[in-house]
Amino acid sequence: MSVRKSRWTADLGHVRPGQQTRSQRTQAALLDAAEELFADRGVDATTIADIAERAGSSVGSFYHHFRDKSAVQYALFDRFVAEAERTTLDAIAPERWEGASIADILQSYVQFAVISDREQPAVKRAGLEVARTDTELGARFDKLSAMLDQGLRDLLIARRSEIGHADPELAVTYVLHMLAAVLRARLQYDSTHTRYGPRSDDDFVEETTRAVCRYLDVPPPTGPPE
Amino acid sequence: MSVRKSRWTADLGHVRPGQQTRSQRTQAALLDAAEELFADRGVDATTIADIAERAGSSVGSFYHHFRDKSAVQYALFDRFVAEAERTTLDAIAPERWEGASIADILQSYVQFAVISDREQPAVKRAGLEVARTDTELGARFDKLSAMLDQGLRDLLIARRSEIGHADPELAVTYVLHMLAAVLRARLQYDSTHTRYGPRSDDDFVEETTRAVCRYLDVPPPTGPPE
DNA sequence: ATTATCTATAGATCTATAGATAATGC
DNA sequence: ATTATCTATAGATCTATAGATAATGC
Repeated sequence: MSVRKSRWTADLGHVRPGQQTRSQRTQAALLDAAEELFADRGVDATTIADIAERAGSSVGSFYHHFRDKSAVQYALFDRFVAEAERTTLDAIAPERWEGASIADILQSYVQFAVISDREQPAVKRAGLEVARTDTELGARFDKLSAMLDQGLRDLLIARRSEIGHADPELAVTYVLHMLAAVLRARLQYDSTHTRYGPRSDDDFVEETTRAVCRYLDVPPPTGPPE
Repeated sequence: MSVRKSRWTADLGHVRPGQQTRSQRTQAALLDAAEELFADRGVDATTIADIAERAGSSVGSFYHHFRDKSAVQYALFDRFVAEAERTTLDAIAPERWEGASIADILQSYVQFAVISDREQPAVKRAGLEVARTDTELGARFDKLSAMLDQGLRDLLIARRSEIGHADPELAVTYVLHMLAAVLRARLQYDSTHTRYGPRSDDDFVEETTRAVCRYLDVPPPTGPPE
């Protein structure tokens, strides 16, 4: 007995698999348009007509590709999570960090996060915006965060003897919380209002690294960021 | 020549000044209901009917008091900003901190922020939620942030000789950014998903204080938080 | 022949008002 | 007499579909 397949690939995403080249182009255009609009105005303030118009498509075509607005959210999230998982798994691979000190690891991480935010700000902001509203996507986002969190945690804990803090586990927990917070704040503030953080990215990376190193009481990174 | 007054007090708030005791009760109930709903589901997902129902009132009555949904946002923001300005001005008064070290000031600030978040989480979260969507309210929120920022900055800069950092101004800027970020993150994470920050408020206050003190290279607070 | 796209629009949802009824306090 | 409240509903907005037309590739 075979389960009857609906016209939609998976039941969660509700995205129609395109069978023509033209179809895939349109679908990609719709996704890109939605991503930008979600990041700019938020999901609720974006109508299907907005998305279709910006993509140079039509409402009817939108519904040919996606079951409804939430289907685009899921699809966007898929793109986002897939990419993020790949880079995260790569980044936290222990082999990658043999011989590296805590300071080296943290500096590289902050630097990487800042650079990727600069390159594709809409992607991550749309991700955050979308995860904020939907419970299920929020859970998925949490899972991704947990993976990154655990990976970094392992890297740091493996070097616990370097740490000058009475409770190294707590210290590592705090560092991870702090990094997530300041990186997120910088991404969001930047997009909306002018704020009062360090103006240049270089200053931000340097001071963030300094802050966590001093907190953990580990020596600063050997060299400046490459 | 006198300007013709509309039935609405100010043109921005669009709130009708109640003239009966009953009226003021209803208006307060509507505000409270809106505050909770905004904090929970967000502004867009909240309908006028939702607000009226939770307040034990009616749609018609809502429109008797407020011109539209944005009027409630402005009114809520007024309550929020008025309260926040008072406590902020009080908190950053230089007289208050004579003889206090940098560590004392920062510890008290973090502690105060955490406690007030615990007491009225809906207030601040609704404030953040509302400021996020509306440009004008965002600007007003920024002004409040700037006041707090400047006040704390002055307090810290006045003690710059304590600071062990090559660029004390930059260091203070970073500390303020960091505090805003970690406090906000804790407030928001707490409300949504379980996260990976320090579990207890006491740990959070202690580690945050430790982090900024070590970063600035100033001695830790003299005593534990009262 | 099949798949993709478009225009037009029905249906659902929410906002905001009109008009009738009830409560207040001078 | 004035102010506040309620119910019912018109009007606006957005979602999602139907049905007709155009493009694709076997």
